[in-house]
Amino acid sequence: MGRAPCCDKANVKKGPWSPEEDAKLKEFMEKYGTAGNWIALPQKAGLKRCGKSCRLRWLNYLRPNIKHGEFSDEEDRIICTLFASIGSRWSIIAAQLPGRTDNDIKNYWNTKLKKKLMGLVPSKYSQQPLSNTFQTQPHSLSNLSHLYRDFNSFYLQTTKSVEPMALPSLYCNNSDTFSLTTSQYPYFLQNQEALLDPQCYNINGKESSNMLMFGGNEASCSSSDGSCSKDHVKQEEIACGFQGFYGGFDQGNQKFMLHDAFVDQKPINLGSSQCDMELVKQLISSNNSSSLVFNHDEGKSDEREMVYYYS
DNA sequence: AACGTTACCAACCGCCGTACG
DNA sequence: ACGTACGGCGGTTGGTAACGT
Repeated sequence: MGRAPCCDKANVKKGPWSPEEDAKLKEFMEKYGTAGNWIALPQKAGLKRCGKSCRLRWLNYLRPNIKHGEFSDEEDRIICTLFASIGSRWSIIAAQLPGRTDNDIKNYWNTKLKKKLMGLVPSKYSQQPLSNTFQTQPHSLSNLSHLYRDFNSFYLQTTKSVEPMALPSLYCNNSDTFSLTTSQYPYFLQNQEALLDPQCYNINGKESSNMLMFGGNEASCSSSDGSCSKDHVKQEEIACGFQGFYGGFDQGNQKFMLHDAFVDQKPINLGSSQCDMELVKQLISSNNSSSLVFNHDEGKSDEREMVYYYS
């Protein structure tokens, strides 16, 4: 036998609340509160509504200090941070935002914020132009191995994940500074301040995979329909363009390990050779007039993706 | 102007945890 | 220990306003 319904469905009104109903509920709540329980409240208040409906109307709309309207950047930041760490626990998220209801936040996330953030996903996954990717503030190259390692620790700590954060790509701004671009947009979006101040996110220094991908957006050539103007590289091989090299930081020091790279679609054996940071910088800056195209193959893990070079 | 599509959001539904008899 | 009722929560739906063709 199933549970008895909380109210007589045939005799309760559904749909939008009228101003008169709102006034009745508000007046009753201000005088008596829930008067014991929500189920009995509608009858006492003279409302032809389900108790649950009354509760929802009160909590989401009528109770004092409810905030409606645009969410601030600060509220966006809090929602993203919490969503990234605890997921869709809307009531917990709402508890951190005075005046906002879980329903409000849920709606806002589903209709606006999620889309806003999706626009920041790197083109490798979204097929959007790289100009839409999220990038950190510029950093000196020598800071970045520490930055990624520490930030990955932060990621593992807050998500309780056993997997390292997805590989960010490194973007060469000029000869001196670099930015990270990543699909872990909520984290990077929420923690721009932390990224600027390594003291903020160096939680426990837990070591983990610290691969980084070198690449810049200047050679980006993919359009939303996947077309590409670089006719000497097979179009279907190009998911997005990068200018740079693929490799990873050696654990704990300033060396950079170069991995697979291709020249004119032929492999050049850079595999796991150790490079000084200065050499990497020179390699990137010396290729400003050329292009390196990053080949994203759905069937491969990030670790096996290739870099194409052509002039 | 008419129609179709998309975006938004209030409200509903059903499940789950817990209090209580 | 068990059954029942209630409150709370997150997912989903449906109405409608806004926008595009």
